[in-house]
Amino acid sequence: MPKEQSFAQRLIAWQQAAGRHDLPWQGSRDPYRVWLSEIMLQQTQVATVIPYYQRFLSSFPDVVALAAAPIERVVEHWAGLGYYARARNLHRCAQQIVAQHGGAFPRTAAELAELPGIGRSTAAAIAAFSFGERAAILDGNVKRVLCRVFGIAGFPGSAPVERKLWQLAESLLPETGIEAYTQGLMDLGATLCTRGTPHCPACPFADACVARREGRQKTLPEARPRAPMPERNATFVLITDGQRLLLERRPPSGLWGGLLVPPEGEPEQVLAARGLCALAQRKLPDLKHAFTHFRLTLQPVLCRVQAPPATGETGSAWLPLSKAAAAGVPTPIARLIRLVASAPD
DNA sequence: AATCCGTGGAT
DNA sequence: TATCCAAGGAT
Repeated sequence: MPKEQSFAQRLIAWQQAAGRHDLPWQGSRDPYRVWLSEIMLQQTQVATVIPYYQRFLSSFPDVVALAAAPIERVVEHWAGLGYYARARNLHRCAQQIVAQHGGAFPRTAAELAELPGIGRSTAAAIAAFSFGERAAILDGNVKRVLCRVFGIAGFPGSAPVERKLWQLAESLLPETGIEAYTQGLMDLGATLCTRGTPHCPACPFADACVARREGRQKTLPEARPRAPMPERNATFVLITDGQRLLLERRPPSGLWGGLLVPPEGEPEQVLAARGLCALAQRKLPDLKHAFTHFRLTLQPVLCRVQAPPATGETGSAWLPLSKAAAAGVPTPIARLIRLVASAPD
């Protein structure tokens, strides 16, 4: 880096002139809002988060309200956003803050990082934006920017490269202006130093960037080593009495943890295990869904049964077909439910 | 330390 | 259509 101006000073100047200043969670140092936005933004793009953030905030305006809410209601607000462990950790975190910290967020990154769902990078972001602490973040944007500007080789997700990147990130921190600096790293990665075709002419590091000088923007950062994507199949039994659909809550950990889903398995066994008898049954079209590590083909079977006697079972619910898709179900299940609701029998 | 965990946008 | 991966953390 040429030394007329440090990395941090250039970045801060660029952020103030060309960065983002009007996102819904900006303009407030309220740690609750900062925290909520940071958790939602983990592995999730800004445009996807915005409507979730606004709905969530209006239902749970502060950490006390969130802590007091039932987990089922929290999961409902999260449904569709993915990585549902974030919702469970968010709720646990709120309860810990109320029970162990008197309802006030810890004010240091080190303390924040001990809370559920808050790792090193998220803790640093919350501490920087809410309390002005001089702490380094290292998210996907920062990794991409640093790998390009400084010409860091190797897959940034590997342990040795990640160690190097953390060290570099710490060494670049400014003495003052941590808020604009941290926001600048995120903004640069999200708006200029993008994955496919970075807008190098507008970049404050255009003259110094190793990747640009060597024409390596396409190969830095290095890609994750390939792993073949496994394929899985699963039969889901959509059991209806004509008006309502049977949904059951998944165990708290694992795929779709804590969400409502139709029973999975062979229709005969599924019905028998629940003391139900099919009046009619037909296969619905397969539905394909891609996860991070595998592809799933959902093979739905629609079963018509007689209206069952009401039971007060928790973890199991008969919901009106018209409302089930919005009741806290994962996205492909919501698609199935909408299909059935629009074309019954 | 490698693996698991969702979804949608971009290319 | 296929692939990558985004304001990562927990195990």
